[in-house]
Amino acid sequence: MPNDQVITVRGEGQLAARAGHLFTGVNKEFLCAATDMDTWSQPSTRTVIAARMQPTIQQRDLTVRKLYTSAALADAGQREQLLQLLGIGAQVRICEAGLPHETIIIDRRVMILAGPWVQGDREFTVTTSPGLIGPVHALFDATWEAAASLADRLELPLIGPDGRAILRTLGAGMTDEVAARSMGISLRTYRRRVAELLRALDSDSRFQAGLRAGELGLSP
Amino acid sequence: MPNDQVITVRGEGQLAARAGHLFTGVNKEFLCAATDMDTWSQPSTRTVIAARMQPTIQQRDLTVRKLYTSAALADAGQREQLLQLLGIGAQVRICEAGLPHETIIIDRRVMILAGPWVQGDREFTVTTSPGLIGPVHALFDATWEAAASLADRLELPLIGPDGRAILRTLGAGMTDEVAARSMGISLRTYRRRVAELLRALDSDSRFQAGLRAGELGLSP
DNA sequence: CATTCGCTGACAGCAAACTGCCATTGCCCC
DNA sequence: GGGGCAATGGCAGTTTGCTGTCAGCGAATG
Repeated sequence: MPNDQVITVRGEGQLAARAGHLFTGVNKEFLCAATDMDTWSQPSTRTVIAARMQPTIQQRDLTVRKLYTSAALADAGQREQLLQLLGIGAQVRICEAGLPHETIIIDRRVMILAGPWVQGDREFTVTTSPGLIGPVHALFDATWEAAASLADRLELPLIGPDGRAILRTLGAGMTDEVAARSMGISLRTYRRRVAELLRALDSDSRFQAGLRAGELGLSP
Repeated sequence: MPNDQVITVRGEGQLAARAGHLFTGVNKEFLCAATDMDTWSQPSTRTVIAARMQPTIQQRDLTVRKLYTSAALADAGQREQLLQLLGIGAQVRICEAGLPHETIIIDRRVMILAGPWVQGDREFTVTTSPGLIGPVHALFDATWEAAASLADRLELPLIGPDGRAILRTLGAGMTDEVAARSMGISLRTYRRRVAELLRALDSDSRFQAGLRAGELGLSP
């Protein structure tokens, strides 16, 4: 029962020095999970990695899957970066739960786990042990499957706080008349709002709209 | 940069011998992710572990979270075991994606990762490295959040294959008349089916039913 | 064979939802 | 002030959805 290959390095400098070559070796699959895209203290690190990877991702059948939380959508700059990622062929998904620590898996053979920030630096744990990587990869897959694709998430801000109120009344099963009165608007206007909502959700019927709203997690 | 504490053992016997004491030390939190409950080749292992843990879970404020795939619901015997788990205070959730390898995290201090089966035995990777456990714990959390609670999953088998067909037509936004014709049944019968579906989904309106169906993932 | 039961379908009536049209209101800009 | 402009509400008419009732059909049961 040998100690598997697990090394711990402190700071991005050491990571680049001791594991930088692993990024260039990416061959088939590159997985990454993090809260948002603002994870490298030195901007150069990002650009260097991106520059190294870009030729690879386009030539071969490389799969790049990036998983972020909705925090990545809050900032306009990061949205821009996300779209760039999509542009170069990466898959991006957004999950609701938190992903506090950065996790990177390359070709199922190398895994890099980032620890919490300590004095402006992070500790990185790098391993090539299949026994460690397999289960983590499985967990990543499960989270990935449950997460919404970025494209879906970018579509739905069409529904303003006004539409949300309509959604609530509809979700509560109210009659149009009751709902309109509870919102203090006329029946006609309420139905206009509903019609707008249906259009926004690209639906032909109320059931369909409800289904889509439920799928997109617009209920709470 | 020290080698963190990572050991690899082969077979449940060795695991029990070298890491068995860690199970009794569980204090605040016990996480477990696996495809189904049939993960121990020796039935005794399960009962031993359960016996060791049961007193703990009830006395202190111990959190036990078990994450399985829907495979665990297919077998009647496993459903029974799941209900027992609920009975002793464990939280159980079901996720749609696959969770091929068993993953156990205890108190955020010990992590046990199971590898694939090889000749009736598995290789277990046991570690106490925070750098490894933290990120995996985060991934577990994310998967957990996205998964449906077992209680929800046990409720909804009310909808038979017949109801699914109705769901599809409704989800497609068809008019009742079109849907009825496409299914080769009369308008009256179709509406009867819809009414049954609404009752099954405990809904007052079609929108509400759609919303619930969407939330429960009944769309595909 | 007769009866009962469950499911289906047709008809009818009603409630709810959808839409077009127009008058009104409030607001911004010229 | 006057002229758009957008949002709202009222009205009317149509469509769609909902349900009760009853007759027909077939299978199971006696």
